[in-house]
Amino acid sequence: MPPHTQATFRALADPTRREILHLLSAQDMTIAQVAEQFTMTRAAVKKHLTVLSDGGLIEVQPQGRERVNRLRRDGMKPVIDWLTTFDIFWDDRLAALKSAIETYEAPDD
Amino acid sequence: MPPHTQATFRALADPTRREILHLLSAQDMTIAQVAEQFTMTRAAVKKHLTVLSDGGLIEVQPQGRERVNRLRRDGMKPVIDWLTTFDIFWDDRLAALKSAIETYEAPDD
DNA sequence: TCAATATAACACCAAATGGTATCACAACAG
DNA sequence: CTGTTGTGATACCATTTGGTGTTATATTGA
Repeated sequence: MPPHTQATFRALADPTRREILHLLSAQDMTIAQVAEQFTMTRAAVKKHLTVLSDGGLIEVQPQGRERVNRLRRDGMKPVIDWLTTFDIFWDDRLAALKSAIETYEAPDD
Repeated sequence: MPPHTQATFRALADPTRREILHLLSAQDMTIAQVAEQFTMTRAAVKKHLTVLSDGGLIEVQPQGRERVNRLRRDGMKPVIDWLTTFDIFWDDRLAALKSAIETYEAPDD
């Protein structure tokens, strides 16, 4: 359904990127702050952030000379959507989950 | 939590492999049957199936001289598990979903 | 044995990953 | 205003990984 399902799956395929998402789930961070948590360079981290952004999983907010990276709450919806297409083995409890997520949507961003 | 979370995410990152999973959700298939649906060679398909197997998403059942590939119902559980670690933005409706899925488990394989 | 199928072993090309510069720009001190 | 500094962006390069094909080698049923 979403146009960037592939980009989302691709973004999640890398363990570093999944870890970055966890970091961002705790708080918004600049590139430098994210890079501090890894042994990689800022440039390398920046590339991961770009992939995450392409996958709709984060958004970037310019703030002075910094750019704050923020987790997009509904960025993983494409994944959930895809998972729920397996209605054969995902029984109706999962269907309930899907509708719960769809009810969710973005709060008041 | 599952040891092969990375393998599962990696397996899902490729669109061909996701399509294969959809095919297998309709019915069990041999490599040849899967390969019919694509323009790739059997060998190429086989490699995708190996990746899917590594990710715990399918299982292979020898049947005579053929090997039937079958979707593993709970193979995507690592993904769900990972998604539900984001309890900050996945509110308690998702938590309910998680417990529902955990209640699920394999029926009577 | 023969035919069909599955698997293994290579090779090739594209893409992903990460490093090192380097550049642009905003913030700030003087 | 001017120069310095920190931050992010970008370009280039090397290495690795992934996807696919081709070919060769089992394995199995008849």
